[in-house]
Amino acid sequence: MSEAKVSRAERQRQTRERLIEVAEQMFLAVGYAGTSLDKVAVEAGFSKGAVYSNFAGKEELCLAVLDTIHAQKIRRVLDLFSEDVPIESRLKNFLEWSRSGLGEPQWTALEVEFAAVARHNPWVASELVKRHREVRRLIEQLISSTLADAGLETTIPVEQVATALLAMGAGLGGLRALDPRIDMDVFGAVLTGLVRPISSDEPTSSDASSSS
Amino acid sequence: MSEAKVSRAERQRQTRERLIEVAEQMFLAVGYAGTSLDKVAVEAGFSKGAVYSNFAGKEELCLAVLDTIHAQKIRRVLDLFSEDVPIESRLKNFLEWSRSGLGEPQWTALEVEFAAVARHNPWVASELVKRHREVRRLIEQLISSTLADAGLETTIPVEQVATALLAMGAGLGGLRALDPRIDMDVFGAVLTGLVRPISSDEPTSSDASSSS
DNA sequence: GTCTATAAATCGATAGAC
DNA sequence: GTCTATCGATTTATAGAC
Repeated sequence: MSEAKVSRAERQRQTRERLIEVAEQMFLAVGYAGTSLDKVAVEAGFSKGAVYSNFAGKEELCLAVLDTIHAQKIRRVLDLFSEDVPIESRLKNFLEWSRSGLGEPQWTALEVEFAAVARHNPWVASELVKRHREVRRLIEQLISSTLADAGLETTIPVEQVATALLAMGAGLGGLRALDPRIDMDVFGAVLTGLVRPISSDEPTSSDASSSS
Repeated sequence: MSEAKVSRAERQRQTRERLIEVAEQMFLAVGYAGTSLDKVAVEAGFSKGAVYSNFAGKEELCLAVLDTIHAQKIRRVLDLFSEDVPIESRLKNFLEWSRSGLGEPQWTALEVEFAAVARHNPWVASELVKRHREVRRLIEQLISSTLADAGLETTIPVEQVATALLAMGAGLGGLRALDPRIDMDVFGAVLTGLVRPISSDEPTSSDASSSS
């Protein structure tokens, strides 16, 4: 009985999942404009009608694809900053992962290409903005808490560091999509360069204007 | 006689220039995919045939548009770092300009969208890479020479600073194309955060491994 | 909910007249 | 070199059968 009952809602959930899965591969491989809904449907073993039964259109499908990717990335980042990991290793592991897994060129390229498309659809644009702000806040929290635990501080406000990392991640990925020789270590180098040990002489009340 | 003679090559040069001019407006306004060659031609006062008489196709037209924009940007930057400007003001003026004029969202959005398109055309991709490398080298030279003159140095290799600024400029512009509330001061803040006064005690021969 | 068939529109690119 | 006319190919989206 249980196997027969899942044939109702579960069946469609699988269809939707399969479509997203195939769409993700194609969007990443040939970009947003280069992907047609018909090919996605056929490759997934369905027809175009199935796509329109599960998504309002191409933009909503891509939005769903990006959501699954975002969920994966966020899960990975949260793992890297998990309490199971020694405090000293968290930042190091994250930077190592950022070299390859974070700013995958294909993903970043899709992200920015779709952002360009979304400019003409206010609803999609607002959805993207919502997601970007959430991600930025997450980065912000992870940075500030991790640095504090490690006895470090940023040389500029942490909000700006978060924005900088987000922008640089997108930019580096976009550049590398064209030029494989891009130095991805820049991401970690900049973050490292914006960090310093907490100086205990700064907040000591008296002298505030020492250098320059 | 002089006015009649320019009717040969000069006439076509004006056509080409006018097409680029209109194409630039449209590409920036509605993006690469959203711009049709027919509309460009009509808006410029010609027909589509004129476009194909002057450009090999849509991609070459966009490449020409990007080249004129790049030329403008580079000219502006060189002015900002000109010898006519006091050394202390150069970086400050550049950072002020970077807040608005450097990473215009429309331009950046076009740049990244076209980069996504160029992934499928090896020749266009190589042309873009060529341009990016030139720009990166220019940034690199300007930073290193300007900082040296001002008694400053970067906390990470200047090559990485140049790559970071290029990537962050693209990323920030792309983000702002969607979200106008993006803090563009981040660009200057990061650059400032990666700079420090030249420390005369570092290169003093003896101790090389002090911290961590 | 999925499929088939088709509508409807667009656009890049080309050929030939002038 | 520019214009007119058109090809050809694609794609999004919809309507109706099952």
